[in-house]
Amino acid sequence: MFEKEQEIIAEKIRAFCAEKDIPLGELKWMPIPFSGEWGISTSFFATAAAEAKAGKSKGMPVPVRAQEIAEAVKNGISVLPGISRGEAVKGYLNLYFSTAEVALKVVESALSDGIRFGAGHPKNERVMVEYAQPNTHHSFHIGHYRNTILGESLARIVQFAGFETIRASYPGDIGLGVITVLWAYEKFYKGQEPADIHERGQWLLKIYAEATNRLAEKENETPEEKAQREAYDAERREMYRKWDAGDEYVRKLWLDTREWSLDELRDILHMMDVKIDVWFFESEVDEPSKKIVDELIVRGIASDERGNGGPVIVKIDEKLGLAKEKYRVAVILRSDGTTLYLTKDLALAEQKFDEFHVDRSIYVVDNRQSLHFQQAFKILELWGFKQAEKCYHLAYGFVSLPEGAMSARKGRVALFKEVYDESIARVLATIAEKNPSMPENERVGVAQKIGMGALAYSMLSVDNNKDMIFDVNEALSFDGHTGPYIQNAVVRANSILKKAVESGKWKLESQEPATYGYPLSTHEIELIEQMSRFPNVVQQAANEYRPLVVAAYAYDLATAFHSFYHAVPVLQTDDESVKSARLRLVAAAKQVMTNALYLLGISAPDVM
RNA sequence: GCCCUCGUAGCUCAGUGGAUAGAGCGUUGGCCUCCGGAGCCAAAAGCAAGAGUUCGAGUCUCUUCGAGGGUACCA
Repeated sequence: MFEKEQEIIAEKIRAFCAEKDIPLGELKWMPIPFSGEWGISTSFFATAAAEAKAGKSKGMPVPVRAQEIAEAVKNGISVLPGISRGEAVKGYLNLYFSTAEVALKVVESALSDGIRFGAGHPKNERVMVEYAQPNTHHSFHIGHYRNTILGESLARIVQFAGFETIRASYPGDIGLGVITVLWAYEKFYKGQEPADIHERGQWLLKIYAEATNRLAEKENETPEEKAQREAYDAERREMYRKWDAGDEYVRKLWLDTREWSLDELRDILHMMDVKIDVWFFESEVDEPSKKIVDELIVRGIASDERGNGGPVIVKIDEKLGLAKEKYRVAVILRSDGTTLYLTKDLALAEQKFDEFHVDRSIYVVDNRQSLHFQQAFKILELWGFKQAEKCYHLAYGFVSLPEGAMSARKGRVALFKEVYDESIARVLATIAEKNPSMPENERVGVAQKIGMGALAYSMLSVDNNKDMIFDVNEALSFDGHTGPYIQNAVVRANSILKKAVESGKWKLESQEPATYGYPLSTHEIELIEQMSRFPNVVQQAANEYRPLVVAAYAYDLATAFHSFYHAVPVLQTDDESVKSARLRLVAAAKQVMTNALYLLGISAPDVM
């Protein structure tokens, strides 16, 4: 928030150093730690080291010389805008803000910018974020949830930072897994589907698990069992062939059952407040991707080995002249001429850039597919697709359970809907215990916000590249480093403001900006300091594609608020001008916390 | 074999090359007839090992050890 001031000060320092013939290095600004006060700091170690290298140090140790420079600069620059005093400590130049001025600026801009406080300037760049890619004919589990909340949070952050943002979903609606469900449904369960959207989605998953067991080779199987299994498999492959040939019956069966999965997916996205702009389906890039393969063969980039019963491959390492294996050999068309996941991603990339004119394309996909994307992007590059360098795979660690990896076949899956229902139940129990006066008709709405807040925060407060073990009891904890902790800070702020309004003497909109000339407590300074960080936090998170940065910040901000709340009286203050200033601070803090939570896909209720 | 992640407190995780490595859970102790105790204040406890680069390394490079994932027709 203080870029202008920093730049003016930096300019003064540069002028001073130029005059004194000091080879000033880059000026990096940091907050001052341990001060209890408030300001910015920069060090002169790099400058002192540069002098030493140039032989100008006269044998003086770098830290000592850095301190000498810091003192010289401190004495050499006179009055600075918004700075009350300066000091030179251990090679650092610390500049302390005039608290009244900065407090006013931070609080008033948070109040006047409102839900836009912290937003970045337009970047004139269009970014597509692809996430929410569950396979159809399968139910949405907690791993899909991590993907979706990560992608949604990233999309919100990038958009808020100033990029035009397109949200894309890419469900896997075809492949052997899908056909397996289709086959089993048709053969054993036709017409038996439950009516409820979620029950029906989960029912498809049960069919899938059962079918894969039927088709799996067992130990010590009898000749009859073996024959049965092979007959089943032949039926399944025949169904895949018919799908590929456009058989009307199979296609209709496929579309009907696919719709059941999409019904469930859309409902979950609605629960998460996710609005997808563009839907891509694997089945729709199937044909276009075959054309790309043809072109790659013609251009000599791919080798067609179908003549010898082999597939179409790209020897990526060989094409790049790499001695060590890195990108390896990629199969881009099966020997029977059908496409693979990789094939379809080539066509999808082309579509994203050519049809939607995006400048950058981010793929939120788990890290087990890192090689897949390295191969896809390299093949695009070999093909001459310039935007290949604008494709970025945002890998995240996969989610497993305390009992081990999730497995539909073993029936070991944490379904999103079940976790969601459990979260509602737990919040309702907590409300009954802690806030029994809450009217019954408000409880479910509040429980949804708190339950989802806990779940979202538990996912986003772990860095995306880390694998994660999903423990329901930890994810649905409401104490400590959690979403509800932050939501509770908003609720407390809201409670103060509501009481102020109810007193009839105060109204946010009709108040003049307050003055902060009274001695601010360290809690107020810390809170305002945290609020002022928000715009930079947004930019950092967007640049690094890391919602975690916002998640960590939101917690720090809430902690500052809770401490303030506990230690500093607001409504109990006798001095009317101090009370007014603190009420505006509370309103501003509530706004910043709300904005930060929004970027995490979390909304805060007024009461909880 | 090769490639990619990762290793920080008993557990789960933060930590722009910069000053005294921070949280939560758990453990222990405190919180006044005071705006909501889903809270606040405090205590104990830690960078896998070794070299290197640097004025300065949890952070960058290399080696070793350990964990997970990937590695030609699944997605």
